[in-house]
Amino acid sequence: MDKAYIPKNIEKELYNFWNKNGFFKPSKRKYKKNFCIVMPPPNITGNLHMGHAFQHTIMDILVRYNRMQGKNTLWQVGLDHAGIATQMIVEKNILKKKKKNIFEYGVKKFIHTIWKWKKKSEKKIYNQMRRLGDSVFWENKIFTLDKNFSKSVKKIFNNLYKDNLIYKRKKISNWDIKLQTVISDLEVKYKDISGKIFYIKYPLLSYINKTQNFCKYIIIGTTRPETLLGDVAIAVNPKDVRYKKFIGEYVVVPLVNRVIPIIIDKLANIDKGTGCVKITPAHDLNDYKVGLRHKLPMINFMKNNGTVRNKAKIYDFNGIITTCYSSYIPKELHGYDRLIARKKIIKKIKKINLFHSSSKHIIHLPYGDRSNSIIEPMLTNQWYLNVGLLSKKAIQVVKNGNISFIPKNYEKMFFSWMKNINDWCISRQLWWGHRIPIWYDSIFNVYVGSNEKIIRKKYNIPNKIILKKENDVLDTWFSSSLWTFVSLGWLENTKIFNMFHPTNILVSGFDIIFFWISKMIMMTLYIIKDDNYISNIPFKKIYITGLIGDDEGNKMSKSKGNVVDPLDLIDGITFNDLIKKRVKNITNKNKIEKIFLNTKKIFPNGISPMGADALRLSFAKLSSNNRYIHWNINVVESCRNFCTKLWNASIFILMQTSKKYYKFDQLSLKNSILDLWISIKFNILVKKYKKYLKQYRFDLLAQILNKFFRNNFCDWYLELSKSIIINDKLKKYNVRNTMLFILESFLRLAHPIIPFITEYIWQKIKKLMFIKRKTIMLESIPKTIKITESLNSQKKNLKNISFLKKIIICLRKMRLYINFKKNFLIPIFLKIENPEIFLFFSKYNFFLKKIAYIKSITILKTDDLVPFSIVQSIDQVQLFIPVLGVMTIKKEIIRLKMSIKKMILKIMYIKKKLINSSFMRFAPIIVIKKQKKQLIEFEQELSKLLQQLKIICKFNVNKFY
RNA sequence: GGGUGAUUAGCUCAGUUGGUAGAGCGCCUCCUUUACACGGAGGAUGUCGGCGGUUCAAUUCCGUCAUUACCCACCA
Repeated sequence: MDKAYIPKNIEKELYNFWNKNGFFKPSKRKYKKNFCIVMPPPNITGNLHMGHAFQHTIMDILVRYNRMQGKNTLWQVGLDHAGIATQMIVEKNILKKKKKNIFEYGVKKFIHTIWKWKKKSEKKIYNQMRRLGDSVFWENKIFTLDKNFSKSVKKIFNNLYKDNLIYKRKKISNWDIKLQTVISDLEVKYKDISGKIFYIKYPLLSYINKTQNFCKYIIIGTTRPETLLGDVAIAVNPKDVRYKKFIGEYVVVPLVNRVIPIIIDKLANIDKGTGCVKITPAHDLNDYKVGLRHKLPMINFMKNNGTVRNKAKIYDFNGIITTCYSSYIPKELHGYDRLIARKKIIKKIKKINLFHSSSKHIIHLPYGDRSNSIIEPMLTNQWYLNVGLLSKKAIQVVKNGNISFIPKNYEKMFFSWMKNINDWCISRQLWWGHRIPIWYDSIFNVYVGSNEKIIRKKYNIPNKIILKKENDVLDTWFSSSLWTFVSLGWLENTKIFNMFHPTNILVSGFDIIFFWISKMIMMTLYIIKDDNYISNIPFKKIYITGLIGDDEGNKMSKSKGNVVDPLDLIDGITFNDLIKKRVKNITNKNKIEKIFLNTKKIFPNGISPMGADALRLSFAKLSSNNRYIHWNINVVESCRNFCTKLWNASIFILMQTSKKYYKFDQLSLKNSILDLWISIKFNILVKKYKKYLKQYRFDLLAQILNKFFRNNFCDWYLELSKSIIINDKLKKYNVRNTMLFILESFLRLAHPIIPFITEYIWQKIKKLMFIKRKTIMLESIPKTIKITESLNSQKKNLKNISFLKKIIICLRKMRLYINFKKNFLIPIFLKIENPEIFLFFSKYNFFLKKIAYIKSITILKTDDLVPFSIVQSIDQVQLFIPVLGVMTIKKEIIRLKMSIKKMILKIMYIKKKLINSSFMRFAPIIVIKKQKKQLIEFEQELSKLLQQLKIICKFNVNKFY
């Protein structure tokens, strides 16, 4: 092994070794148990970010663990075409490079360019996965627009259509003007913007008729005056006394002179605006509902690009064109963007004296999540999936516990959302995606099928009738919702599908529970039935991870310039390169300055290479139940340090065990006090390891592995074993056996989290242990070590070693107090009350001599005179170290007094309890016993402390004062 | 407005079937002893968000308030 741990030198090679040997492949043989995870397919829009790396780590830990448990294991990998996101990013690219928008560029060319983009992205993303160590089944990788995937999508669309679950309807929906597509509610994000509210006078019709003089109005507040072009009613609250008298009357809409009724509806809020609200069903989500309630017509005045039409389109409440109103729109508004039209309208209204006032107002504006443009609710014809029944079934399987969330509290979120779910709008006006498998003839009859040929045959349509394919594509989440079964080969009914579906666990962020997880559950329940026609679930468990933010808790985003690329953590990056990456595409100078300062603060010297193992270990450590994870480089550093420690300890063990005269022999694993101790500790580790894995507590898992290896194995076992190797020639074989054995077992325990370094070291030591198998990946998770000693003697062993540790720690402490140099050998004197401990000392004093640099140990009788010393007592032993010098003594007196004070407080606390009659009456006997025992211990301790103080003070007084 | 979580050491977070609390990082002191300074040894640090209730006992259970984060709804 190289002297220094440099992850770069080992990781890539090991990954190739695993992959080439097919270790990631599931077997086609029948196994007792199967284990499968389907990876949430990353979008092809860009690289994997920290969140991906985090989730992949969790998945790989589970996959590797289960593989090592001897299960037939599959981690399914693939990519998502990500409709809107990809189309946007490529569109932007084309605009930048070719100065053309996509309409100028052309559909065919555009699609071709996206495929090229996909190829590039795929390469990058898959490379990242390899660097992270993802043990995925590469041969089965799949893309959501692959031919087979498309076939499945079409087939499922057909089934849903046949079952009357899919319908097309004109409804109001969120329209993205920039992308010119409908988007779902979930893709709309709200922002608070300071804007204006305008108050406009709507003349009352009855008054006009009477006096020909506009002097009575109803005043309406609106932030979107242009929508008056689509007004069909004014609503007031039934409880609002101010407007009671006007109910049933009519007003005239300014500019278009449309006569519309005043109606009552609970939507009108007495406290908001003027209390009456204009109703524009074609351009407002709430008004749409009011329109349906009151069977009002819908007037659409806006084109899909957000400009004002020349003539309004008028529909009845069912969406059927009517002529109940004039389609007149003032000429001077034609063709203008709705925001410009707004200004023009205000101007004109002022002119005709119908303007009342305006005021500043904070508006909660809807924006497209992707395009970042203001969303206009619009009447459009879209395809919907009826999810009424599907959602109920999905709620059932979670309620039954067939699917469970980890952590559990996400179930509440899931239920409340699923209960209020609307029908799913599955069509999008995009080019990149699955075309909806629908054909129309010239009179808009609808035909469903997977291609035109089949449809003509099926419906017996002659060739002279022209069929036109639906232009819309399906929402990305439609194909994603089929991911678990289609990716496994549902269409072809493959062996793999039959073996591994339903999958075991889905690992995902909470941000896509509604987008994706809920839909997967619904679709799978609908499509997949077992032999008894019982619906199948897509996965048994859902592990929800937190989202990774920067160390202040902000989301990592390119525009904030706080992104950390997982590959940069693995390979390292200089400060300058990091800055370059972070300010790329950012033009605002202040922002650049800010990013620079922030980066300087957190990564003053860039990032040094950490390696994939350290990164993975850090993710495991951070994976608590928290929703937001404050990610910090320090954690990765401490994890890298752990890997280095593992590396160095292995070098030491290799040094010890690759000697010519030594041969590993597992049978001679005889338990000396030390070997027995580490075996017991190891067994505790294994038990906890399994427990935490069962609970999906990877943070605790990482913690106990670290604790065992550092605090037990390195700090005590290896250190103490040195004295055996030096001193006891008979036992050194056993010690070498044990250290090798424990190391090898530990490597297997740690492998799922830190696969590279464990494999590397394992390859080095396997020869020494005569292991012929190829890889640690396919070894088994270690079981507890069989210990022949009785439980009692195990307990005793733990006690003895902990006693030994106490003495050593105490000696070290005293040494520091006295300011002895570390390697200055000191004589110590002991007074021992307990004969058992006396025995212990005579047996194991060589440990002390080596590790605590003791020159000699003299055991005194109770009455023997003691040289001038500072004293410590541990259990039933008094420990004396002879000293000279005033300062030490003074220091020691202060320390002792402090300890005495603390001890007295502790004793008081317990005594108070024991005096309390209620406590004695009601507390369980065990608790009382425990407290009593503790009191005795504390009191003993106190008396010893007092005695020490006495001795020291005496010494102090006699000698110097 | 409806909902869900969080509040524990300077920071990031664990924990307790109720019996005065832990880790990592940071900080202080000492040590370059042949596995390891990406190390070792030792140390300091907390009215466990406030108030009230249940209980012999509350950081833990219940109520309430405060702060904070997020989810859903919301363009008068």
